[in-house]
Amino acid sequence: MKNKIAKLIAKEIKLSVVEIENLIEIPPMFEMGDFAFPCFGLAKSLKKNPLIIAEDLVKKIRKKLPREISNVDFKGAYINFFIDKKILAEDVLAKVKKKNFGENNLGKGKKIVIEFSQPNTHKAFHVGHIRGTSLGESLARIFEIEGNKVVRVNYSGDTGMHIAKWIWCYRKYHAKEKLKGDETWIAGIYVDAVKRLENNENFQKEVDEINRKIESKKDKEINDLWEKTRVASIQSWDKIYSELGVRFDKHYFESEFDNGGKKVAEDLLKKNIAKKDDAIFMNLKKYNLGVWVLLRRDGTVLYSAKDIALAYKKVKDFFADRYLVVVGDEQKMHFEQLVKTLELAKFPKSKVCAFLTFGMVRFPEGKMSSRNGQNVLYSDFSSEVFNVAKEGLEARSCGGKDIDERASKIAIAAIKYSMLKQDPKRVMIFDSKKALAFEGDTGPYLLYSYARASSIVRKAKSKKIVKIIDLKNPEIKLLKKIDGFEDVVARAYENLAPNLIANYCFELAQMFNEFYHSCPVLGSDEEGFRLKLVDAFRVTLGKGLSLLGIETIEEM
RNA sequence: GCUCCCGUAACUCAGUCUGGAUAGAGUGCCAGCCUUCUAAGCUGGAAGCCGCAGGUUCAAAUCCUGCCGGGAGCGCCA
Repeated sequence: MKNKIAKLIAKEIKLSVVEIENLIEIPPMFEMGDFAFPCFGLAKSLKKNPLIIAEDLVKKIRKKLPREISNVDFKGAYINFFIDKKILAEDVLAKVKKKNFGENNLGKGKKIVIEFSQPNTHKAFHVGHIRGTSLGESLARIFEIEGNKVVRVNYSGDTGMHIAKWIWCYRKYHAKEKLKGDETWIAGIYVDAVKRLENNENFQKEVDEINRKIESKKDKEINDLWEKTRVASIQSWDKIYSELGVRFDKHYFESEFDNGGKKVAEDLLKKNIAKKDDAIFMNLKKYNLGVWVLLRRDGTVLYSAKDIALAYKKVKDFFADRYLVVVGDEQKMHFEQLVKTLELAKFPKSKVCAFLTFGMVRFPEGKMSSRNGQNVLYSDFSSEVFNVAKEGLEARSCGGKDIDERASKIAIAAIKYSMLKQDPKRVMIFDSKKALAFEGDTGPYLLYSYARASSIVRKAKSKKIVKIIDLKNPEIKLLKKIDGFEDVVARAYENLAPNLIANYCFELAQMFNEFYHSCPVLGSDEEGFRLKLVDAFRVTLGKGLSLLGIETIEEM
């Protein structure tokens, strides 16, 4: 539509169709029209008042209107175009019906490896992980709808000091407790370890001893305990990922990269890319990236070197066109150092390795911390949200056999939507009270809107003739919003921004609810058309939500 | 000290990439709407030096510079 308007204008002025298309905007008020072209920019070259230019152009254009455009007018220096709403309605309904609705094929034939979530064993899976996981999964789905072949990859720290602390504390104070694949329990031991270590320096020596034993793998009992607790941690994630609707094609662990990381570091040193004083490091000061240490002075390997090894491994396992890592903001510099090092090492895929950082999740009062247990664990949070959802259903007498299943989907929608609606790079304030509210700009509101639409479609008895008599404003607004779906998907794809889709879904649902209140469907003269419109809304919202990794329900 | 991110209504955020018409939502607050398709809904209202100061421009929340405030990071944690 925009293109047609641009062509129309191009006949009258010197700008190209593409230039005009970029200038065309959507008027702020409904009554002003559907598209607008500002004439300010023409004032200089034409040496005329832009208001006069607008008036003149309208006179010329008015004579040549194509059938899609019902009227053209000017207001100030703006030329406003009114499109034919019946044609718009027909176009939108036809478009939504197509299987490939929403797809722009921007990633056709390309393969992309996306790494996200990255919880550590022996530690909490907290709301920060929920943000990263929701974000990664949503991006993966956006890549998929645009035609990419997507490989989802996870990477977990299963070695290092935090694990030594955990094992130390377990053996010393919790040995009688049975090992459990329970996130809350596992995180609790770690918090206890930190607390006990705070007041006693001798304890740290015991921990160091255990750390050496873990690394050397010579102590059978420690090995055994490490292996078992590691597995327990990993198992605790199965439940989380299945609830969140995420599955990974490959899960890498840090312990796999001890040797590879060492080798990579030594190799870089041999090639004179890395340097050595007491440690082996990359000097990246030239690039304003400081110094990046790869191996400690005692020769043990750091996560920097392991990340390089991981990059090679990913390419070996999955030869792709693009590699993306989704990580917390605090690791930004680390990944800049990684990408620069890969480039200097002539890593073949360095140019297509990128990372996306997301902001921390904080309490209104300040920072969260896994060390002292001042954070919100996934399992605690999700069961709390689940209970609120279930109570809500019961209060509205929406009981029934599958109440738990519906409550669970509502809870997940609430959690994921709240994580995705905000710009990823911004710090997120996590207010537990607000997280449990289901009204307004929330996941449950979206599911509710969807369920309402489904209910209408379900209740429709016989097929009525689709006849567009006269379109009311709420109908037009809804149609235009649906019409904009694929543009939003494209923008979300290009900017790695699921929040754009989340915001779109909310606005879409708002428009549907306005329509719902002012335009009766069943039994009305326009039943045929309105049913189609309701269904088009359902399809669009359903697709949008699925791009966010949110499942819909047919009934609340 | 240096680098990066943020600062928009009481609170949480859109809008900033790509400058345009009267700066928008949600929550909370006030006033209405359930004998009609699900009230987790809808309608209306109050509420803004868009952090501050300059600059560019016909036009700045949006671009540039400086400052202030908050957050994150900056050599052997991940």
